[in-house]
Amino acid sequence: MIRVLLAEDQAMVRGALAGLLSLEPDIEVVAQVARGDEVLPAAREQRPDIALLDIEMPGIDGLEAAAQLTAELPESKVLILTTFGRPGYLRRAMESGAAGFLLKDAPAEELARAIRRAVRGERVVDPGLAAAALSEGPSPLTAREHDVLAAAREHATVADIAEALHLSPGTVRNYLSAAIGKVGARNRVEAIRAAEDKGWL
Amino acid sequence: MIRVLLAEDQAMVRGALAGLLSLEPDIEVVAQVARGDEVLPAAREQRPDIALLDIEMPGIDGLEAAAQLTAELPESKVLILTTFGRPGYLRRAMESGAAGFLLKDAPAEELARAIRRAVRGERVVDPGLAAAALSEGPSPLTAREHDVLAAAREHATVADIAEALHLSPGTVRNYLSAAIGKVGARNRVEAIRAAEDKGWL
DNA sequence: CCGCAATCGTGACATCCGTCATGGCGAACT
DNA sequence: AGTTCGCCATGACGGATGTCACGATTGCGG
Repeated sequence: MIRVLLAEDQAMVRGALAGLLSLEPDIEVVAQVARGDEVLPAAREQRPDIALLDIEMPGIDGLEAAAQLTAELPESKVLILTTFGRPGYLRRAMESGAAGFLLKDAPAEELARAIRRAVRGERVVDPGLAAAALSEGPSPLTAREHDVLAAAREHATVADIAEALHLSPGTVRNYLSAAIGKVGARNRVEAIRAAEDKGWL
Repeated sequence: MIRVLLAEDQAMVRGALAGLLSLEPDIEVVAQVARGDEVLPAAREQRPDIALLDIEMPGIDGLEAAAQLTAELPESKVLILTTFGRPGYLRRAMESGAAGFLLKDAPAEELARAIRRAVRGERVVDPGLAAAALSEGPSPLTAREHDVLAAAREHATVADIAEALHLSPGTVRNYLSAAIGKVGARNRVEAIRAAEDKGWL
């Protein structure tokens, strides 16, 4: 019997996935959580064979949760299940020690199959995505450039970003300029898009 | 037996929802589609009692599909199922003749209940969302202001927007300025965010 | 110890963006 | 016929943004 921990913030799809899995004779959902920071505590208690993690979640995201899990409970496999097939997500997932990476676009029957393969120790990754992920190196952004670009997502104006990060407006503009140059954009907005796409954010 | 049409672009959650619904003794999923523009053809063929529509779909979105459906097959109810509880979505859904509006954040058991109530002719709406939707009027944007703001989502610079819409850059800036003023933003980005939030986009 | 890169800042410059005034055009309404 | 409104455009202004040069400080590896 394969014991599964399910982490997904939307209750409806979490419930639906749980229902789907419980139809499989060899699979049992032993824990369901809605937030990234609930993954580790639940895993400590239940010791699942595999954790099925969404990426977009409140608290911490699924990739961080995956890193925590593989660090503390290496015997539990991790399967990332996400909406977005961004190459950067895949790269970060693999760096976090995930055993597999599955898109919500994949057919539903794929899920149980992927779980069984991951538990058996195989790696489950879409070949096309893997190629795309390898074709982009790691992020060229420094830590601070990353922070500033990330803050630019939330705050509309330079002054706002500067205040949020306790920096001078001039410094913010410098970092932004550097980031824009590095990702090859003409613009703050373009830079954010591009960086998100490549998983650098 | 309640006959359901299911429209949702992500195969995994579509399959999971179908599985969930097929567990109910009085519910039967008679059609599944992945695109908004497949809704009407499938409905013509199957004449479902109710259509369960996601909003974010390729082709046309779920709200437009709902409008088409209620216009041509008024005996089929429509239940919108979506990730985002934006008041504007709800308002547009109601204007499209939808019988209900359900969030993917709601618990899974809620789904079957909502379907049964909608088929019975009741309206199914979260009270808090309804209040929020009523508190905002319809969009204050003119058709052209709307277009320009929408184009600003995709294109990073004014010149790009102008070219995409075959307008003069100056005109684009005028419309943008008007839109920014009307939604009460300080910024193009803020304006886009705000307009999306209120469902004006 | 030295070089190098990251962090944070200033000042200057060119460009982009948001705002406003203004005008012509057509459609709709009074 | 006159008014109002949306659409499209131009020109001008100030402020925001992106770029560049430059410097001070810190920490790290050779």
